[in-house]
Amino acid sequence: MNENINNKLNAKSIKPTAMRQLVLHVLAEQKSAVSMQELEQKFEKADKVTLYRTLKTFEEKKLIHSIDDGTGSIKYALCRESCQCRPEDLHVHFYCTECKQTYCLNDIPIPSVNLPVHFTLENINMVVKGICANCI
Amino acid sequence: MNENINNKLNAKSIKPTAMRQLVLHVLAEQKSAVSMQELEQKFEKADKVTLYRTLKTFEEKKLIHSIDDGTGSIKYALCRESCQCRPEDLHVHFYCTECKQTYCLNDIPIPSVNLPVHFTLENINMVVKGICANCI
DNA sequence: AAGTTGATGCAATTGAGTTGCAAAGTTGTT
DNA sequence: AACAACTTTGCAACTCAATTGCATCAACTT
Ligand SMILES: [Mn+2]
Ligand SMILES: [Mn+2]
Ligand SMILES: [Zn+2]
Ligand SMILES: [Zn+2]
Repeated sequence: MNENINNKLNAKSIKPTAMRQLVLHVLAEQKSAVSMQELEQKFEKADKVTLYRTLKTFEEKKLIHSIDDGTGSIKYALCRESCQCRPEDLHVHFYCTECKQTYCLNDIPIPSVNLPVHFTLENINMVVKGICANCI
Repeated sequence: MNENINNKLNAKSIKPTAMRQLVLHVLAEQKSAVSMQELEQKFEKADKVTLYRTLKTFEEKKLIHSIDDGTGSIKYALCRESCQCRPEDLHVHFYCTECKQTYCLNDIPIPSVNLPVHFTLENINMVVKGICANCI
């Protein structure tokens, strides 16, 4: 388990400090994306700034991706192994208005859009809101 | 011009106060979506809370829609006549990373997504980031 | 005119995110 | 081991958009 965590950190050339191991460990066991605040509460004692910078580092190194689901707080979730965070790696996200959870729909790629002429694409954010399967 | 503004307000059963007429007038002449702050600066003297509440009212009455483009400030744009803000009325939005403008791509409907079983759809937000035609 | 309702203006608060800076930890060199 | 150079962490303070409270003002109603 710890070896696995360290491997993941090393693979993305992130120095495996105690804090980073802990954060990655917690992130890995989430079923849905989490906010900084939620993450903070999962630790006995955690400074939110350290958490903030840890997440920034993880995101820069493409270990996690952030999701702006429109709720006012950014959510974070682990990237898949193969993910390079390129437009073709992007997937749809789902925000359940019942349980307030944000899910990565990893298997649903963002459909392509025909932009007007001379518009070039860098990135797409697609968040579907509704009721998830658990809340029906 | 003023009759037109009042007609639009009446059509959505919004009492046409001076403030609301002004705000709608300014909104109508925008080529791209605007934030509350940008709107505030377009008036000599405008209280941002009144503006805030005006926009809330307009949005509730479906005269305008808000766009969370991921920049940290919500943008607002007029709805089209026919718009009921139902999922089928939704369109793609485009944020230009060069000119920092957010555009309604009114003619580009949001492509449909095949959600996993038992997920029900209420709403979709799709924001494409890139470079707009003016900034190429 | 008095009463009721809704709209507006100003001050203050919220809350997520961010920055500054010093202390603590790490790594490499003499 | 001692030192310097660099990175990471923790605490306090700050930013900035959004929001709330409350008093005042305007527009109808009886
Ligand atoms: Mn995701
Ligand atoms: Mn729009
Ligand atoms: Zn749910
Ligand atoms: Zn542009």
